[in-house]
Amino acid sequence: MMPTDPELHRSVAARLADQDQQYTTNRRAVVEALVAAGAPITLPDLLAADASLAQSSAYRSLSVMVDAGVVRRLVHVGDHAHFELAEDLTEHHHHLICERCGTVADVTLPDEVETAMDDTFQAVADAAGFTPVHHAVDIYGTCGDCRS
Amino acid sequence: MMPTDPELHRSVAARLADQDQQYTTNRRAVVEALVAAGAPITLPDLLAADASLAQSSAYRSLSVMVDAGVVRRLVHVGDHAHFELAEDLTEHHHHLICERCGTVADVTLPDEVETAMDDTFQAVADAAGFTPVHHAVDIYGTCGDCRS
DNA sequence: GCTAGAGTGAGAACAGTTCCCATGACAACC
DNA sequence: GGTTGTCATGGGAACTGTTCTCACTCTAGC
Repeated sequence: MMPTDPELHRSVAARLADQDQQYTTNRRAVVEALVAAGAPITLPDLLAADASLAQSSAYRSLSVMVDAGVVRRLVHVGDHAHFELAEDLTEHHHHLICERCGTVADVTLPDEVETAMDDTFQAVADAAGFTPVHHAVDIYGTCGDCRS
Repeated sequence: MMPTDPELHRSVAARLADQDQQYTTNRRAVVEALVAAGAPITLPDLLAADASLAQSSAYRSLSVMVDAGVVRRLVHVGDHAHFELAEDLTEHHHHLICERCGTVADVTLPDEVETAMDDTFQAVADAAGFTPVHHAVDIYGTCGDCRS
């Protein structure tokens, strides 16, 4: 499921091209940083991970890539948004969110649970006249680091 | 499950009292507006629903009540936070979020699905060294109003 | 009634994010 | 190979949702 790196970059470039956008050095650097992080990160984390990134450009690159379906923006806890690569570039997953430190970690669920949830969500959404597109499961609690 | 109104207000008053906070007229007005809304609403909606509320006081009252466990603050889509009564004052539910207009609606899932999810979440969190406290399921898509 | 303490509300302050615009880089064309 | 057009870049200003400040008001307890 997880594409190899060259394949990832090709996919990203293709999606940007669909929107008449180029896969520039700056945007590639942002994608590299997201890959390296391995979990959703905030903009300050992104800047810290690659000191060559400028704040305004990082925000803009992320915005362009969110529009192109390459990056997903998460807003869980008040202060900063978190950014991660789109699910179909990695794999379907959910989030463990530490209420103490705000860190977000990825987690995957067994296929049969995902299937059951999909069916249920479709049914309840139908009943409400709602057309579901995707879902997010957020598990809030305390991470190992904060508990100790 | 859903307490009658007098009971709701007694519960709210009790939780505020636990934090050495009073259940003032202003705070009661905020709770009334949340009850009347029947779904998570933004602060501008809250002010529109009760013109006597001042912005700064509404924010403060909400903040106090979030701390007291009376109100829950949701952050889904970029712009405004949504506020709703805490789940244990109403009932366990999840959210249908319209990506077009940002409206949030409540939805409940069958008990057996909730149970299955609880078990699964506990298991995957354990495996990650994470202590789960509660979970949120957000179903994103298009609401009936926006589709037509 | 009087006093102490908490709550209120208008506006200032703050912070995350977006916008503006001069600069820089790259590509196509002459 | 130089020129020109186009688009990305990045520093800083602007914007906006939220929080803070502080003088005023209200209530509770005496």
